[in-house]
Amino acid sequence: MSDPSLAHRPTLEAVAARAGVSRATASRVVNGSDGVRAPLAERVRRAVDELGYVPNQAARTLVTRRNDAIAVVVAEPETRFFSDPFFAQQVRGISKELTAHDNQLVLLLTEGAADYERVGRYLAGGHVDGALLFSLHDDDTLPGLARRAGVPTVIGGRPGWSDADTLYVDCDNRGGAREAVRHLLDGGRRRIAHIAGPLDQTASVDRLEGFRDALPGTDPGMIIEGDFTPEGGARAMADLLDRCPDLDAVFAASDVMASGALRVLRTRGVRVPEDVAMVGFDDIVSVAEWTDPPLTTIRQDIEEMGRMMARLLLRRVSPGPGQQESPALSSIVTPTQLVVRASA
Amino acid sequence: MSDPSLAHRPTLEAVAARAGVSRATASRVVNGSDGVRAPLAERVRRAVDELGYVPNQAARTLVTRRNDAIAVVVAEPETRFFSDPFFAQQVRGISKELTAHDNQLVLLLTEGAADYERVGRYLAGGHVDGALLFSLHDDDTLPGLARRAGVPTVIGGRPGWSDADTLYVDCDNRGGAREAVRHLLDGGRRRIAHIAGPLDQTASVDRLEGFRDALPGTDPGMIIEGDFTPEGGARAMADLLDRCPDLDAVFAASDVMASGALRVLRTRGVRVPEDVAMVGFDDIVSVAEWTDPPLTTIRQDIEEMGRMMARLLLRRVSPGPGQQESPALSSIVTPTQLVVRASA
DNA sequence: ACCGGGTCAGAGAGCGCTCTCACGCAGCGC
DNA sequence: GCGCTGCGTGAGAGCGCTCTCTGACCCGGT
Repeated sequence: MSDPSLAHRPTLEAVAARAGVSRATASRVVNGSDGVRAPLAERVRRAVDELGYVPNQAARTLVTRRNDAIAVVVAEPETRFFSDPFFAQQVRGISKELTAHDNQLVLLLTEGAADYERVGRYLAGGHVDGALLFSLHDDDTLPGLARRAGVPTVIGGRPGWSDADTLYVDCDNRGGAREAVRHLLDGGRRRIAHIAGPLDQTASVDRLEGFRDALPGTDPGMIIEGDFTPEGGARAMADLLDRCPDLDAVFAASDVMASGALRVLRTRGVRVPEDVAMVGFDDIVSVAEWTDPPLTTIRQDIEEMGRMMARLLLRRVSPGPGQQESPALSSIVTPTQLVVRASA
Repeated sequence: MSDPSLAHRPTLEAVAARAGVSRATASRVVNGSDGVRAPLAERVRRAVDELGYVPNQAARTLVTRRNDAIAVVVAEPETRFFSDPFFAQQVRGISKELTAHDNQLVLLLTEGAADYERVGRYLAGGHVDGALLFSLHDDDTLPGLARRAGVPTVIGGRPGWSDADTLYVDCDNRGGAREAVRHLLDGGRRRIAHIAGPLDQTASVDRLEGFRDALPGTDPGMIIEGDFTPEGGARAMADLLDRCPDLDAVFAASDVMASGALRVLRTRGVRVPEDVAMVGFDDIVSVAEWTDPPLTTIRQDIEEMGRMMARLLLRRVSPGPGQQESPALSSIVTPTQLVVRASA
C-alpha cells in the first residue's frame, strides 16, 4: 500500500504505555474528562504528541454509537442542486454549524429513484447520527426511509404533510409572496402575473397562495408553473407575454427564474421596470444584484436557515447537558423581507 | 433517545442464531464470498431479511481498515466553491463515480487556515480511505497534511510543484488558451487582452502561458489578474477599457469572469462581437449559453474530470484484482475543445 | 490509632465484525 | 482399506476503544 503511516498508527495502548498509565487513564485524558491529576494528564498529553496519536474513530464509534457525522441528502434528481445557488448557501450554513460542533458533513446526492435504496442502506448502516433532507417533492419517500432507518431528521422546507414529530425549517413563503405582490400593487401595477415554482413542492404552493392572498380572483391564465431554473423562467415569461401582452408586472417564485424571465423581456424589447416590473424571491445576491436591471426580491436568510437546520438536528441527536429529553423541539419558520432594487 | 430502532438493531450473531449457523458463515453470506452451500446461504439470507439486519459499519471498519468513504476537500476559503458551477460539476462527476463503487462522499469545506488543522485531524482520524483535493493555491499545505496523515490523494488541477508521487487530473490549460487566442487571431483581431485568473493557481498561470504562446510580446498592460468571479471579471474589464479603449478582443480565463466582463461591455455600449470579441474558458453551459451574446469558449469536460479523479483515487486506494501493486498510476491531462458561439 | 468517605487510577469486559485456523467429512488413488 | 487432498463450516482471537466496577490511597473526624 501507498500509505505506510496508516499501517502502524499508534493506539491508545501505546500512548498509555509510554506515559506509564493505564489505557483507561489515557482515554480519560484524550477525551478531556476531568478527574485525572495534572502531572499524569501532562505525561499522557506529551505521549500523545510524541507518538502523533489520533484516536481511531471506528473503534470509538463502535462503543459510543456516535459518529459525529450528519448526512445531507438532496432529493433533487436533476442538476438543480448544483446550478442553484440556493442549495449552495444552505449547505454552507449547515457546514459552518456542523463544523462548530465537530461534526462532519456527508453529502448524499440522489439522481433518480434507484438512489433512494442506496441512501436508505446508508442511513440504516449507522454511518451518521442524523440526516438533513432537502427539496422534497410530493409524498417523497425519503422521510419514511430515514424514519425506518431510525435516523433523526430535519427537513429543509415545509414537507407536504403535517406531523408533530417532523421537524423542518422554512421561511414564511406565503407572507413573503404577499409582500412581493403588495409592493407591485403599491407601485401602481394592476395586471400582475406569477411564475410559480414546481407545484409538487410546498415552497411553490405557499408562494402561490401568498400571491392569491394579495390578488384574489386572479385569472388562472396569469399563473404559469416553472421549474426553478432560468430556462423555465424564460419559457414561462415567453408564454405569459403571448397570452397577455399587456401585463405590467411579474412575481417570480425565485430569483433564478426571474433572471431567465428578465432575459426574455430584454430580448423582446420590453423595458423593466418601465413597461413590466419584476419581483423575485430568495435574494440570492449573486443573481439578484447582477441581473439587468438588478432585481427587487424577497429576502430569506438562506445560510442562516441552513445553520438552523443543523442546530435543530444536533439538538435532536443529542439533547444538550442539563435537559434530559429533547425539550420540545419545534420547527422553525423565519420571516422574509422585501429588498427593493431597480426591477420594481 | 428518539430512535429506538438504532438501539436494538440486530447483530450478525442474531442472524446466525436464527439461521442456525455460525457467525462466520453468516458473515460470509452477507459479504457475498463464495464457498457457502446454497441451502445454508438461503437460510442466512432469509434471516437477514426477517430481522432487517444491516451490518454495523464501525465494527466492520475496525477490522478491515476500510471506510468506503472518500473526502472531498475544497481549499477555497471564499464563497467560490458554491458560486462557481465549475466545482459543482466536478463534484457531480466525483459523486457518480464514487456511488458506482459504493463509496461515500464526505465533503470538507475549509474557510481559512484554522480549518486546515481540523481537516488534518479528520484525515488522520482514518475516517476516509482517500482524499480529493481541490483548488490548491501556491504552496498549499493541504497535500502535505494529507500525506502526513497517510491518506492517498488525488488533486484537482496541476499542483504548483512536480512530484512523481503526486497524482492530479487537469485539462490542457495551456493548449486550450492557445486555441482560444488563435481563434481570435483567425477572426482578424489584433489588440487582444487577457483577463487572467488568480496567478497563485496553476490553471491561471498555464492559461496565461498559452495566451503568451499565441501572442508573444504582448504588452503587460493588456493582462489583468481577476479572481474567477463575475465581479472580478467586470472589474478587470473596466480597467482594460480604461487603459486601452481600442482593444478588439478579450480572452477571459473563465466563463464566469467572461460573463462579468460582458456585462461591463454592454453597460458601456460596446457591441459584442462587433467591437470586441470575447472568448471564455470552461464551457460551463449554464453560463456560456446564457450570456448576451452566448459565449464562445474553450470546453473542458469538467464532470468527466471529476469522474477521472475519483477513479484514479479509488485505484490508488485499492489496487484492483489481478494487479498487486498499483500499476504505475499516473496523472491525467485531458484535451480541450473550442466551442464557437456568438461572442467571437 | 481506627474508620468512613471521597478521589483517582487500573482491570477487564465488551461493542459487532472479519478472518485465520483447525476440523470434519467427502471423494480419490493406490 | 489407508492416507491424501480439498471443500465447507465453526471456533475464537482480535481490531481499538469506552466505561463500569473495583480497589488503593489519603484525608479528617473521633
